[in-house]
This record gives sequence, structure tokens and C-alpha cells, in this order.
Amino acid sequence: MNLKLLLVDDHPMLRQGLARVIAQKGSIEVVGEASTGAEALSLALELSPDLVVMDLHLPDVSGITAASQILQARPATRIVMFSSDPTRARIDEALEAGASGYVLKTDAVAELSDAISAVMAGKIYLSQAVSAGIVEDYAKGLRGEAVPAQPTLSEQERQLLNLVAAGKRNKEIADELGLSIKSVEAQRSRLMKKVGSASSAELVRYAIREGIVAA
Amino acid sequence: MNLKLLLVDDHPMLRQGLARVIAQKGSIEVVGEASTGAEALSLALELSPDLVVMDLHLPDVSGITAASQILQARPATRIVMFSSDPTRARIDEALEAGASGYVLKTDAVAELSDAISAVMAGKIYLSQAVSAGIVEDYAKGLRGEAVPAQPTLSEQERQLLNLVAAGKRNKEIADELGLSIKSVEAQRSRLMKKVGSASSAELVRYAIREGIVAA
DNA sequence: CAAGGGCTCGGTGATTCTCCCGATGTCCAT
DNA sequence: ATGGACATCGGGAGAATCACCGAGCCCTTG
Repeated sequence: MNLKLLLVDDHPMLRQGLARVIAQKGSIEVVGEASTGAEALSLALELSPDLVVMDLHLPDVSGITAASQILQARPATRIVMFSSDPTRARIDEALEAGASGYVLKTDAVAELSDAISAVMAGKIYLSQAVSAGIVEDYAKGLRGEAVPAQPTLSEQERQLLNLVAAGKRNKEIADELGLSIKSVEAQRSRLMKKVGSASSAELVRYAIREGIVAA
Repeated sequence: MNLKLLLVDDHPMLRQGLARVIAQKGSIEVVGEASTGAEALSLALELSPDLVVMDLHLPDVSGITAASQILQARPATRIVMFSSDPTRARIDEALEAGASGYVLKTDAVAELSDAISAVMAGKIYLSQAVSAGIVEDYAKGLRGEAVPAQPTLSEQERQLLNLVAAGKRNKEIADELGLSIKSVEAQRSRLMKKVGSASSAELVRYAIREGIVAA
């Protein structure tokens, strides 16, 4: 039986190349390619692929939200995330959204093959580089101390970060959030401590790094 | 005669895919693949490729400097830059470094083929999306007015931007640059007007967009 | 229940930003 | 040489930020 695969990435170069690599190993058929989240969703509905290989970085929405949308409509679909970002936060998000695999673009192609096999067998697959980090943290956690930081931001903190990175002043943020300036200041300083930045400039850079706002 | 091509990109996924796509159109042979600038240089020396397709973003050094190094050692080599960054600044840098082509990862694969043909014929090739922007600016220039902004930053301004984006305070910047706070303030406000940002947060984002500092 | 943690404020004071003004000095073009 | 553009300062006023402090409030955990 042939596996139907939908390939989502905003780089045609990578898409076409990968499609060839995947196709030539037989048993898998690339039935569609998409370059945006919206396109991915509509193609997923139209083609009912068994598997979606999805880039995290898309021009319109994040691959994460695209994945949730697809899973909502077609819960049986397996999704392998495909990203150049090895950040813990990203990986967590992907898994929460229901992805079954996470492979890095810096991994060898073989990782993607392995991921596809494993995921279609119903397993969760994280590429070596990814799982290494997680296992390490886990071991550290068992060993007692100091899993340094996986600063999970609350919805409110993300919101704040968004506004700060947009260059708004505390007063404006306070109005927009219906809080007092004092609360904004407090949140802001807590946030800075949390992500380990000493200035708002670093806060902005953090927000961009984490993909909370665009550069 | 077979064209010898060296493919440089830090993503094996893309590399292997592209290699297949390129190889199958005959007359071009992918003689090597590199994932870092250092690797690219040593392979270029070893293999003497006619053409190098080089990603701009590499783990060690920028693809720009890697290109300069290769061209210094093997001036006859043609280099096509391969990037996801359509920024004018990047393109200018690439051309100054001696690249003969600039193709975006968001372009179709056909662009890369065209680029290879054109470049090997001794021409400069910029992909549609890239040249469109440049030609547009040029036409606007001829038409008289309003090339909206190619904010060429002076060395000092880049320096300032660097320090601002690093989160330094005006006082610290003044010390570091041997100026008075007042001059820093003035420069800063001029800079903000120049790049059209209303807040220092936007300034930071600008610096990151333009690649002046890392995120 | 009590204790603690997180979030929302308010106050205070020091520091910093931002923007106004004007005084120089340099360099370039008229 | 004279005017203009621009960079380097300084003064000063007003706003914003930052760092502490403390006081409630809600919620979870023991």
C-alpha cells in the first residue's frame, strides 16, 4: 500500500529536492506540496494524506497552528515537524499540537526516513539531536537539580512580550491590557528575570529568537 | 564537458535533495557537498569546482566570507549565492564579495538552473524576485524622486546600532565610543529617523532584520 | 486552616530617555 | 569668503523606566 504524503515548506528548492528523495524510496507517494499554512490545510482536506511533513516556519501561520488545524479536521493524519530550530520550546509546542515527529533540517535525510517509518508505525519520533537534549534534561531532573531553564511563557507573558517588542510604552501596554502601569512594570521585570535578559533590547531579541514576534 | 559543482549548505536535507535535482539534468556533476564555510573552502581547493552554490547562512562563517576566501584562492570559480534573505543589504554584500548569482530559497528550482546556465556563460544572474526590487529602485531613481530608502548606514551608525541592540545604555555607549552622552543621543535619534523606527525596540528589530546583530 | 506562590497594585527615589533649545567646529559647495 | 549641512556637545524640562518596598487577592498544596 502506498503512503500518501503531503509536503509543506515555503522553500520550493527544498520541497522539490525532498520530494525526489522521498519518492525514490518507493512505498511513499508525494501527493501534494504546499508552501503556506492555508494551502497545507486545504490540500490536507482535499487529499487526505496519511502523513504530513511540515516546516515550522511558514509565511502565513506557524506550522504549529497549521498542524493543529489539520489534526482537528483529520485526526488520523500523522504529522512530522520539520524545522531548523532545535529549541525546547518549539519542540514542546509541536508535540502539544499533536505532531508525531520532530526532525531538524540539519539532520541527515536518513532521519526523515526513520521518522516516517516510526510515525507510521504509530510511534513518536524525535531525531537524535532533538531527543538527546530532552533525555539529558530528563536525566538532570532525575539527578535532582538544575534543569537550567525551559522558560515556558504564559499567554499573558507572550502578549506582553509582543507589545514590548512592538515598541509600545508601558502606559500603552497597560491601557491595552486593562492593567495598571505598575502591573506591567512588575510583569516586565519578572519576564526579564525569567528569560535572563538585562535590558529591553535583549527582551526584544529573545522575542524574535523565540518566534513570538517577527523581526 | 561536465560542469563540476560544489554544493554548500548546512542542511543535509536540502543539500541531498538539490544534489539529486541538479544531477539529473545532466551536464552538471555534483562533485562535493559542504556544510560549513571551512569545509567549503578546503573542498573548493581540493576539487577545483567550476561552480559553487553557497548558502548564505552557515554555522561557522557567513557564506559571504566563505565566498571571498574561495575566490581569492580560485578566482575563476563562479559562485551562486543561495539564501532565504531577500534583503538589499545581503544582496549587495554578496555581489561585492564577488558572487555571480543570487537565488532565493523561495524561488522555484528552475531559477537555480537558469542561474547556473547564466553564470557559467559569464553573466551575473539575480533571481526574478531579487532583481525586481533592484530594477524598481533603479527606475524610481531615473524617474527623479523618492527611492524611499536604501538607508546606507555609516560605520559609526552600524556600531551604534550594534551597541543599542546589545542593550547598552547611552552612557555606556558614549564611554565605549569616546563621545559624550549628548552625541550618542543625537546619533540615536538621527538613526531612528533614518531607518524609520519610532522606538528603540523597532531599532533592535531593524538591526536584526539587516543582519547587523544576531537575534 | 495555614502557608506559600503568583499577580495586581501603590509609593518612592534614582536613573535614564526624549526632546526642546543653542553654541561651537568642520567640511563642502556656491 | 559665505552659507548650509552635519556632527559634537551642553543645559534643562518632562516623561518613562527601574529597583525596592509593602499590601492585598486568589489559588494551590500541605
